[in-house]
Parts: sequence; structure tokens; C-alpha cells
Amino acid sequence: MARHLITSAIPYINGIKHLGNLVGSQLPADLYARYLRQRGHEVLFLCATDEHGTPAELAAAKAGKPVAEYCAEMHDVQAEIADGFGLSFDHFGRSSSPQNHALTQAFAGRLNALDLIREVTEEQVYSHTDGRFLPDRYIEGTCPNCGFESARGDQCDNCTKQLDPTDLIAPHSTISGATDLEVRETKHLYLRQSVMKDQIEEWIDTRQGWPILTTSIAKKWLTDGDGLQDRGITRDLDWGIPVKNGDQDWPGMEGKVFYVWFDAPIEYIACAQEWQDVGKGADWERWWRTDKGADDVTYTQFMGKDNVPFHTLSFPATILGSQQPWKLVDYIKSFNYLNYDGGQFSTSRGRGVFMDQALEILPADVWRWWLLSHAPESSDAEFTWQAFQTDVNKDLADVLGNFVSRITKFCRSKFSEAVPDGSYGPAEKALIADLTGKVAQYQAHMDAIEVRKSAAALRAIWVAGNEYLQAEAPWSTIKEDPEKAAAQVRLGLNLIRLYGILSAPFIPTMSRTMLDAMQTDDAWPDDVATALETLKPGDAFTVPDNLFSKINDDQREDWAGRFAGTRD
RNA sequence: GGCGCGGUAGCUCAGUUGGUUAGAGCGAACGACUCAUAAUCGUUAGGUCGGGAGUUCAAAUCUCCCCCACGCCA
Repeated sequence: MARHLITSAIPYINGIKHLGNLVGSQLPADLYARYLRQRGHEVLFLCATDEHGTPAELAAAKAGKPVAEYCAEMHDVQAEIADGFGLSFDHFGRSSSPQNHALTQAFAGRLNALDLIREVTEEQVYSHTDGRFLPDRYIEGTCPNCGFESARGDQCDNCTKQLDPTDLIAPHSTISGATDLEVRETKHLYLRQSVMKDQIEEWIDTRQGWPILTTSIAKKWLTDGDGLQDRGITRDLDWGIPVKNGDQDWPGMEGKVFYVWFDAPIEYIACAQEWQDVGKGADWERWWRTDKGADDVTYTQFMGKDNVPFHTLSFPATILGSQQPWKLVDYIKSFNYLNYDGGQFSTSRGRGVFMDQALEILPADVWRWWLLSHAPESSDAEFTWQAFQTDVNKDLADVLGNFVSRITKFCRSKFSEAVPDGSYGPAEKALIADLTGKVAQYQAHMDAIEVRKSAAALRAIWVAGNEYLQAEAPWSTIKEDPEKAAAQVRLGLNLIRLYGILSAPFIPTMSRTMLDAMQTDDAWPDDVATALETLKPGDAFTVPDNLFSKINDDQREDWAGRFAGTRD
């Protein structure tokens, strides 16, 4: 038994995430957490909402609510949806928690004491009407280069010229349209990542077997141009963690908050404190401090590729820079994007299926199965309704669901709703040998967090049951040799149990249904032969309703139209 | 413009350190079966591995050039 700390990239607070976000971090993290728990390992699986920053303030304003209230509500909404998808977080925290405030301030103080923070005076655009400094992308104006009227403060989308907000002709705020903008001097703190370049690079070089996607992104940021750059860790905003030097005030930084990229990953740690403080666990430092018991912890992070730089460079810079014995990540599993029907999912245009909508139209397990079996591991993946329909109908209804159905109904009609008696012969032994190999493959892929391959291996295990039944044909056997047929059915019922156990990380609800119907436990099959003897002659079972109803063409067309764009 | 991940059967994808007739699933055609959600099982068809040049006894796999798609950055 080992100890595994697992975190999923924390989703931003301003709205409900789409399926591409889900499959890029939370869902595969849940798959892995569930699997490790089933194998008997001690797991702490954490996630949270990322709540600070300008987008949260603007979303709250649009909703007409104070930002703290808005975030609290949206956190509960996201928590409920996560629960609906069966995401088995040990705790779903909030980056705005008191624990994260204190910890983020403590890290800043520590880094400052070690001379890894410097103050920089820079010019930023202030909007009187909005009453705030405007990030570059919230300023638009006419491009001085090409005359394009909607050039943004950081770049002109028309001629692609790199811009400063002060270059724009007739600049205005995209929040309010205000033109009463003014350039002001403001002071910010920068984390001196540049002096830590070698240390971080050295650390990354010690990481073995990371996905190419992960290391190539990290290396690029380390070596491109002038190498790793210092990065601002503060902003002129109201909503965030107040800048403090540990628990002391930071002269000159009054009214400023930490930049969201700095406090968000620290929430991974603070989340464990929250987990303890709400009474779900104890001794959180045992998971995070290598001097307090975390040296035997394996820490795995899941995230989309856009988050890789923060997890390979920024967060490690924070931790390494502190020179404190915090647990560093052991393995980063990163994902590419899921595209929607030939284009991108778009939150702003409401293109694609969002998590709440997905649960409205189909059970979570259906989404879990399809998304995980098509996880964008090696390259971007593509969601189409046509593929989704044929894939889940085939895999979940025809291969798995129908297997359960045909066995249980056959047994009920020819024997009873109890496991019949009969001993296994050569064909059964051969199947057990075959499955022993297939289960070993499945485990190997799950251990390696090869999501698609795991799904394929699991499916092959399901198929093996249908192959066996088709070859042995108990419906024929029963006419000449009822005892042999009884053995075949007994094996079939035990296969349902086996499938229920093995499938649980992917489709926990259907697995539960299968195991409940077989009225059995969910012990992992360390030995397949033994596992397939678990249901004994005479053990009662029930015939479950069909596990999954197929998606028909009308539904598919209806949904394809409904989710093509413009949500709400 | 620079960089990165890719470009393998109609579709979605596997193909470790270069080595026997390039694989899987879906879809298609045909056949078997009839317990089951008209489900299942089997067989077959389908690819000049984006294009070109090179290295090698041997390249989807290495090198160079080009094309395409996506993404990141300046």
C-alpha cells in the first residue's frame, strides 16, 4: 500500500466548465484516484475553485452581486455538478479560503526574506469610470499601425502587431466603454524566477518519464529567448489575497492583492488544510511536508496543456524558492484539448456541451466513458455527436449492458434468481487464463495513467465475456447437458461481478448497479481465478434494469442543434 | 516570423531503442447464432504510413527540405 496525493487543476470560478475542461483534468484525475483507492492505496484527492482576479469581478458585476457572494454561489454550483459527475474529491476547496490567504502571504514573506522578490514600478492604465486599473486585454482602441478599430491593448488582432495600451488611438475600456483613461505609475512585486532557472531546470531533469507534452513545454519556457523571466505576483485589484509580508503589512503594497497565478497553486496545499479543518481528515502536513511524513507520498497532478507552465515552473519556483520541505510534484499528466464538432468549445459563444447540460440529457457514466476513452492524450481529440452516439451505444449498451442482460435473464428463465451449480471445465479455464492476462494489461495501463489504453483494455475484457458466451452457447448446452450450462451461467454471473469491480473507475454508477444486482462485494481481483469463484451456487441475485438506454437518431440530431452555439 | 504537438485504412486512434506479409476499435459487406437492449460472435474488404530527397542490408520509425492542421510565443 502506497500513499498518493492527487490534484486536478482548479477550475476558474466564473461559470460552468465545458466537457473539454472536464476531460482535461478533473475526470482523468478522478479515474486515477478511484483506481488507486480500489487497489487499496491511501489517496488524498484534492480540487478547488480558482476564485480571484478580474474575470471573477466582472462576472460578479454582470450578475449584479458582490464578488464574494458570487464566488460562494458559483463554488456551490460547481461542487454540485462535480458531484453529479461522480468526481470523488476528498475535498473541493476554494482559493479564497482563509487557509489560502495565510499560506499565500506566508510564502510571499518567506520568498521576500530570501531575497527572491523585488519591487518594480511600472505604468498601467487606470480607468476613472471603472474605478480600476485595466489589464491590457480590457483596453481597446484604434491600431496605430493598420487603423483597425478594435485593437486590444496587448496586440492588434488585425495586423498582429504587438502593442502597448499607450500606443492605441482613442483607447477605451471594454468593460464600460469609458474613455477617461489615464496612465499611472504603480508598484508591483516580482518573483525572481530568473535566478532560479538552473535550479528549476535541474529539478525538471530529475523527473523521469514525464509526458513529452509536459517536458517540452517546460523546456521551452526555460530556454526560449532570455530564459525564464521574473514574473509579477501582485495586482491592483480589490478581490484577492491582500499583499502581506507573512503576517506583517508590506509598506507600499497597501490595497494590492496577489496575482491569481501565484495564489491558485498554493491552494493545492491550503486545500489539504481545509480538508482537515472541516473535519474530513487529520494531519494534513503528512501529505505536504516531507519533514512531517510526506516523504513517502507520490504526488500526481492533472491539467490541460495551458496549465503546464504554471505547474512545471511557477509553482515549483515558489516551493523551491521557499527552501522549505514542501512536497514537489512527482508526475504531471497533461492533456491536449477536446474540440467540438470541427471547432473549439467556446464558453463565450456557448458552443459545445457544458457540464450542467451534459447531466441534464444523459447519465454521468455515459459521458465519463466516452470522454475518458477518447481522452486527448497524444494530440487534440474531437467530439462529434455521430461518434459519441455510435461509441456509447456500442460499448455501454451492446457490449457491456447487453452482456449483463443476457446472462441474468437467461439464468432467471432457465434456472432461478440464484447462482446455479456446476464446475468449470476447459473452456472456462481458458477464459480465466485469457482474462488473467487482460486484467494485468488493464492494471498496467491504469498504473501508467494511460487513459485511452486503459479504456481499450477494459473494453476488451467486456468483449471476452461475449466471445465466451457465443462460443459456449449455454442456450444450446442446456438442452443436452444442464449441469454444464449451469457452470457456464455461474461463470457469466461471476463475470458481471468482475466487470462491476474493474469498471468502477470509469463508470462508478453502472458498476454499483452491477455489484448491487449480484449482491456482492467489490474486492479487487488480485487473482482472477479466485475472483470468478466468488459467487457461489445458491447465492441470490437480481436482474437489473438495462444499464444504459441507447441514444437514438432523433435525440442526437436534437442535441447537435441545441449545442451548436449561443448558450442561454 | 519563431517554436511546439501532430499529419498512419471511410472514422477515431496504436505503433518501445529502425528489422519478418503496417495493427485495434468503429463503420461496411458477407456468414453464424437466437439467451439478450434487432443485441452477440466470426470472416472479408480497405492504407504507395502528408510529399520529396538522403543515410542504411533494412525506415511509418533516423537526417534535410517542403506542404497541411492545431496551439503557444514574439
